[in-house]
Amino acid sequence: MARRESGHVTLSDVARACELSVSTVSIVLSEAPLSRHVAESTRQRIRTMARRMGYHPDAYARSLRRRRTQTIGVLAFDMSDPFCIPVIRGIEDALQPANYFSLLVNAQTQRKLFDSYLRMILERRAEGVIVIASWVFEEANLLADIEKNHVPIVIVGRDLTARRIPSVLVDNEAGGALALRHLHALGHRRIAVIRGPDEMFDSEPRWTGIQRAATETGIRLDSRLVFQLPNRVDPRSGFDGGLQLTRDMLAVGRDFTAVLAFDDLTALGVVRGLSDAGLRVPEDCSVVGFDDILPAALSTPGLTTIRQPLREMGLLATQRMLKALDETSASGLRKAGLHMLEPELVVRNSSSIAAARSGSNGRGARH
Amino acid sequence: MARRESGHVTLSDVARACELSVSTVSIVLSEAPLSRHVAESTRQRIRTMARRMGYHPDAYARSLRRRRTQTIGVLAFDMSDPFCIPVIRGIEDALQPANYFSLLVNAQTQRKLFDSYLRMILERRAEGVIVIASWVFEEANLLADIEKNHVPIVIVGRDLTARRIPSVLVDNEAGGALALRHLHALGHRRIAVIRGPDEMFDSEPRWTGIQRAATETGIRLDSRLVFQLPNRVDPRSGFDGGLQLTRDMLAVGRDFTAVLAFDDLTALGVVRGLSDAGLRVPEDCSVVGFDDILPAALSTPGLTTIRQPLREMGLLATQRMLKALDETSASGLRKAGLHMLEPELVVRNSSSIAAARSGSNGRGARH
DNA sequence: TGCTGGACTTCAAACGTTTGAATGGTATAT
DNA sequence: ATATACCATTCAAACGTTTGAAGTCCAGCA
Repeated sequence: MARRESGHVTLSDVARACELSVSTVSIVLSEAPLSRHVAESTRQRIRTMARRMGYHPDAYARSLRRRRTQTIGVLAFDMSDPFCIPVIRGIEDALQPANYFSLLVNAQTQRKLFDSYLRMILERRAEGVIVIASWVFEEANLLADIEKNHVPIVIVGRDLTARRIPSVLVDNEAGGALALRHLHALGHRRIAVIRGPDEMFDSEPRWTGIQRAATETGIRLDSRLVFQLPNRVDPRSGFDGGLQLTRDMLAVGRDFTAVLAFDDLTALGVVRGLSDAGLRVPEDCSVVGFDDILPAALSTPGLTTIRQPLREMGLLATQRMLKALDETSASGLRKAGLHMLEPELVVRNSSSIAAARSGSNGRGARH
Repeated sequence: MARRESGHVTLSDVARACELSVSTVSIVLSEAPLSRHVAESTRQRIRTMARRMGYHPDAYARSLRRRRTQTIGVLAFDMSDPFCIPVIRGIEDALQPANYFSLLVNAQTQRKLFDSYLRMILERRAEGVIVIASWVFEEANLLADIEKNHVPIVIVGRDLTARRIPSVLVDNEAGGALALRHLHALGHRRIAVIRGPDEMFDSEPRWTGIQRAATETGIRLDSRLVFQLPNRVDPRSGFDGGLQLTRDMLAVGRDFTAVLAFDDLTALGVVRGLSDAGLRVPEDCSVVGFDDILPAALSTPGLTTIRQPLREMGLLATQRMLKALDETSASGLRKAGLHMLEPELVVRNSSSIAAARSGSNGRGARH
């Protein structure tokens, strides 16, 4: 039953082997200030012995005593979502030089897991928590317990400043506008739009941006060309949604020259739907996505998309976290700022100048 | 400097509030056997008080005392590799019911990080380590320190049974053979093969399987159609490698009707290369990948590939780990078995019957 | 009256560290 | 000779838990 019995080498093991006290060994191995006073020869002896015995300090004992864990909890709402990976990477890259470790957990889109992992993060005494979630989830008791224990929190992918939580996200509205303007500039006028599901935070602002840009460029968005994705369960559902909606559109003979999809996964589904119907992308129909996740760059044609600076978002969130931790020691003050990053249009090959067709949607065989 | 000062609620805080001793509160909240003897009314009182104060037991103190951490270290060689995600998912799914947590870290393909994270895992007293790496890395001192501390280890994606490490991986040789047979069955005879880089463990066995199947089906593998990817640095390099080699092949006018790529990323690069040259997949050239990572299913045409049962591999590795942990308490015995899972051919739309062309590689405009 | 045996609760030691204070030296300054 | 300073090392308490052993209280019984 006992796992660590006679397992790990401890300080006192090393001390006994060196015939010195535990204190001396600790002082030397942890490079405490006092170690200046320890004879160089002794230091050498201790260090080589420790290495030889395979000693590694027990982080549990150490953290207990030091009252520091050097840990930031990172709670991803769904790690299978390609969106997460670069964010996590950014977080790690920022944590590294600050000598912090991430305690990374994956809620797998499950509310229950989300709660239980949050509890776990609290129990492991993470000094702060970064939540990655563009999902609209119920955050009430999430906050309660975290705040009761004075653990600072930052969220990536959602605006929770209304709840006094510092938030880092892309300017979705600007992104939506960017996408529509791009299609407008290519001459597209009949543009189908696939809006995101209700439960995604990004859905609304992107749609707002699209509408704004449409008004500004004088494009009329035909309500028969505006669709909405159902709520998703796994990363694939965006793809399936895009595929299905495209099939539906084509089945009833809707007339459009471009599709503006909620995100890249949806866009890839659209491409598949068009292709299945014998339409070429971008010759017969342009497609634009959003996010710039890995598969967008790997597909053929490469997907034109609105890039979220995901890694930067992770970096930024972490920097804010670390700063908050520093300030905590001085004052408990926390300003729940909103940090919005600019999206960027990435033009690849899924969008091109609108064909000079008018009434037809260009349906037809490929060859 | 001190972070947790006056931060977290402790047992003695709760005890004071309840006007009971720390012991009683501990016994109740941790549901120890002794709690049977505590009056129901007292239990209620303690529990509600704990909840109201937002108490969460300190995992550090608890683990220190219990000498159990309920933690398995999961060391991914490169989490950006889509290969990892399903494996990790499998690990989590298996850990969950056993009431273990994963300590997930990402070496980002860097040797230095790999070592430092391994040390971290050891310091955090993970009861076992699962390494996810199909990379061929130098594992000498990895082993040394881990073994000195009697921490069981399992590796996913590589055969390290020669080092007495239990290994879980797909039968790459069978997979390679499966891929070649598939193309053979479709009538392909001139097949280009892109072998994996030296530093990937899978490269060799897949190539062996391909050769074996070629011999058995009577296909002659033209050495001018066999290429090898350079060593990679990030997940994109597979794609770039496939793209570049395809360009090269086409530039010198090589004659082939199908490409068997090392993995899906490479295959997607090949598709792009063919498409750029005006060749259609699968009409003019079939492409087969390996792994069945997410982007393979999302691209158009859907990629025909050899599926690795990644989630199952994670599950299996974890089950072996948990079993090893149980046995450790009884005997220190460890049998370093090799567990090979069967790959599966997934036919999508990037492969089709070979065109009845002979001397030409079907080069030409698309329309 | 004293004794037994629950029912309920607490004591105190331990887990492996860190660290302020203390120790016993030896050399130099007063 | 005593004080001062410094060097090299150790003591002992603490961090927040858990848990075997040890109370305390009271009812019931001889």
